[in-house]
Amino acid sequence: MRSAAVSDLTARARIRDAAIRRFGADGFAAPVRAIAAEAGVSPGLVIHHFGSKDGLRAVCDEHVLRLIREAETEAFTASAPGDLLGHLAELDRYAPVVGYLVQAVLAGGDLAVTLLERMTRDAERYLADAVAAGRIRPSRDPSRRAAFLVDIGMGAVLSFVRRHPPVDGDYRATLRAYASANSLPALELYTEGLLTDATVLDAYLAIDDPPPGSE
Amino acid sequence: MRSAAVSDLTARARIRDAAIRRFGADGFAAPVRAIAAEAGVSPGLVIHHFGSKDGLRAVCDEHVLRLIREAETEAFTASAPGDLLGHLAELDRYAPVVGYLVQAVLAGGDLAVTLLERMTRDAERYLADAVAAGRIRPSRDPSRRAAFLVDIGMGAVLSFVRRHPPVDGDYRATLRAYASANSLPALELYTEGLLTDATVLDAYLAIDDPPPGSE
DNA sequence: CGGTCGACTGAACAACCGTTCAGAGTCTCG
DNA sequence: CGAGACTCTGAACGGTTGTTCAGTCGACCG
Repeated sequence: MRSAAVSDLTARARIRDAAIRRFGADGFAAPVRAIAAEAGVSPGLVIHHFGSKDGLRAVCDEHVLRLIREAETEAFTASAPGDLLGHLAELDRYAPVVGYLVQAVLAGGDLAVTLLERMTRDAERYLADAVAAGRIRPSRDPSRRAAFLVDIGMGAVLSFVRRHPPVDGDYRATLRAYASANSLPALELYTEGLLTDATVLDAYLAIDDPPPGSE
Repeated sequence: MRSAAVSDLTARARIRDAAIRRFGADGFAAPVRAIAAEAGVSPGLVIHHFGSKDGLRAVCDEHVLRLIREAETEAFTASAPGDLLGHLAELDRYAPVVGYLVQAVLAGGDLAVTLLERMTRDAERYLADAVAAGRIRPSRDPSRRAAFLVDIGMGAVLSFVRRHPPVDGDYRATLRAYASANSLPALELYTEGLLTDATVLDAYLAIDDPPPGSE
């Protein structure tokens, strides 16, 4: 009985996956009708299952977050700080997830904050371990450094996506190009720095000396 | 005769400025009616002057680009690469422009590409001068390094804005907080790097040796 | 078999959007 | 003064959106 013309999943799961795909490709302004069409169902059924478009969005957020957690535990290889996206992109299975996350940060909102905070927390732990192991230099403010590295890592992806938009919402080629173009400059910056001397840093430390531990 | 209840500018200019303000605060999905209300005119007049919402958007793009050019020539103090936004934020006059640019990169499109390319070109020239002056280390691929530095500089602002959203579209406080939080980590990274040795970079150079000059 | 419940459809509704348009007001110039 | 060319209004139109709802279908159960 090959009745499953579209997929073997539940209609609910099919709608959820279609929504993640369309949200990731077109942003969260993607119409409910387009999601319904991609899932092969009627617009009414989407509301029937998820209550509203926001409800669908919430379920997608949770599902994506769960997928990330799985991916992290599945392959917890020590990756570079802020390289969560690049890591995910390696597995083609997670391509829609990457698109969804990029759109989430572009759009703002709770998922964006949650995601950035989670990445910062992970980066802080990773950096502390690497500092203890002697692979990474200590920082005068490890917490702020972790947040900064996550911001530039995630932000670089956003800017790169703007320069080289993915075709049809497929982020795999875009992220491969990202890695190809930015690996060398990133490694140069991370190992050699940018400036030839420490005059600017020393000047900053001199004027901003007093308040290092405040919130 | 203090009849100018809203402003002394032309209605056309008032609409343009209101659009830049609302686009910068709410994104380009801001309704024409909201822009018209803020400018103190009717929705029909907006179309009458600019043909369409896209026409208004195009005029705003040009105007913002012209403002940037003015700001550059007005104070062409050698700023850090990719620090165009921070530089603009210093002058409160340019606060709406900063919001508009952030929204432009978030939304994508022609202005985003134009802006990123312009910043990259400026950064490349600035870096070349600084390298010649011995202030900045040379790179194995100066062009890619310039693009990368712009991407992380602009991207860090985007991520930071997502973590600390501006209230009512006023980016001044947000960007001040950005400078306050990220100056130390950025200076650390730029002067000292991140890694303690060059093993990762050397490994990358070893395997990726052949194609350095391809597009 | 009759009945109930959930999945599901698709037409319809209300809200909002960009845009149109007929007309009112105002200014200029012959 | 009067004709024309402006700016400007605000109601209205068509399109798209999220959502509702009456009703169909099929599976399960007593």
